[in-house]
Amino acid sequence: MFGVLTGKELDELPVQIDQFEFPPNYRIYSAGDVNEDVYTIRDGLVKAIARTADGAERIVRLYKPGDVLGLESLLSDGCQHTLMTMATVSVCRIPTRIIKRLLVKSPRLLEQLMRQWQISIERADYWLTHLTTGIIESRVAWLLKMLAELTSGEQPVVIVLPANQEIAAIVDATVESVSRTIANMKREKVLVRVAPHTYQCDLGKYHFDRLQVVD
Amino acid sequence: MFGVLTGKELDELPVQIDQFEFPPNYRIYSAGDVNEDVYTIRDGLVKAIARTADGAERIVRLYKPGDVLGLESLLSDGCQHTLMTMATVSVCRIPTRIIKRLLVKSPRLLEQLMRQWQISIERADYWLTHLTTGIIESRVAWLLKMLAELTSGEQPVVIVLPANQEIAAIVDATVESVSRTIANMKREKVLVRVAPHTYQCDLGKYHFDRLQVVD
DNA sequence: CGTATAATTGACTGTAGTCAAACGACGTGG
DNA sequence: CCACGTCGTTTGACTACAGTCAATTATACG
Repeated sequence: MFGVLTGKELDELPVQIDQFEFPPNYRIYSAGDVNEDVYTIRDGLVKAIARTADGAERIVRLYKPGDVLGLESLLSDGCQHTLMTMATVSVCRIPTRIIKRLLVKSPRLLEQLMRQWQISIERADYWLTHLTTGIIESRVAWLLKMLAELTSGEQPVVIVLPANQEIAAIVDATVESVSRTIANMKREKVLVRVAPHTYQCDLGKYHFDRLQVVD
Repeated sequence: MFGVLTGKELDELPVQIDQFEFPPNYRIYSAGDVNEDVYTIRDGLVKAIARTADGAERIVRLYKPGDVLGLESLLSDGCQHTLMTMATVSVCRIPTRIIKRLLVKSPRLLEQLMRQWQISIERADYWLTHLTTGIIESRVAWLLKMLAELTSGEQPVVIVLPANQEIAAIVDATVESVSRTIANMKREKVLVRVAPHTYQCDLGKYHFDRLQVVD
């Protein structure tokens, strides 16, 4: 994200940024917390958790390398949802006040930041139209596709499969339904285990590029 | 939104802004269009439409008075979804280039804009956790609650009921299921017709404030 | 007042939720 | 190294909510 800054703007950055790792299943912050930092993800996945009216947990967004966490702290409101790592996550931390200061000086950083917000929105729409619509098998397939896209095009595609409970919280289903779906995919060799939690994934049988009706 | 500008900043605004109305069911712009303007809604509702993989239409967001439309044009990307009015909608139009120019001068406008983006994200999460989860009756009830909140607290609450097809596109259900639900609510006097498309709405029997389990 | 469009209702089907039990993987401590 | 316990996964039987298809009735608008 800070690639867009000029040399002079970068001068004051290095001392302020530190880089470190969160352990797996670490709660970065909880809904309601006031957060003082912004993070950019270098490696790993982070899930954003919200609660439904009946108290169930629902995963509403996934952040991946390159994404920015905690932008809402620029508005000094409380955080909207809980952020939790899904594996070991390597991040850069930048204090909010640094961003605020740089923001008025660098229009390019501003654009970059607006773009991040925009990405969040687009991803929310994607989530809504692909991961909460249709039969469960198709929702799970879309999720697998999302996970597969993180592997930057290597063949064969190998993904780290989240726990059934997490998948269920993403596609809005019960653990049992997810289990049946995933078990089926294993039988059909869509998923082939290569290591604990790690599967080779061949989504060939799913046709994501189905014809889109246009007006 | 422009209430935050100082007098000097406002000076160049008036000649650039014009105010007018869109007719009901008017397509403000379509997915893929490049849009040159930003709109603030003064009155009426605007729906954002996306398409699912099987070509069905899905309403992914509602914009209400005070909201800003077309912020993605600040990034000069194509628009993500189709925007369509739900009734007569009164708007202010501001050319994107004016916003861009003002943005570097007014930190308060910047904050206002970031807040708008943040609001969109929060609303996406709300949509996900309330309008796509649980049985259809509860989703519809949440939608009615949303619509009721637009009426700024007058009692009794009177809302303009969207067509079943629109409700279906919001809560991810079929027209028939929505019809059954709405028909039931009419029988139970949750909805009482007072004019065409207009109903008095008493959501007393629904308990939105159900206990939220906290960690 | 008549017609097009939307809403309602019925009968049937199918997907996924619920409840319950068995199985498996993994880590701990003996 | 093995036994045990915990947790996650799988599977079965049953139920219920919502989808599908089709016919009928109501509503809005010219």
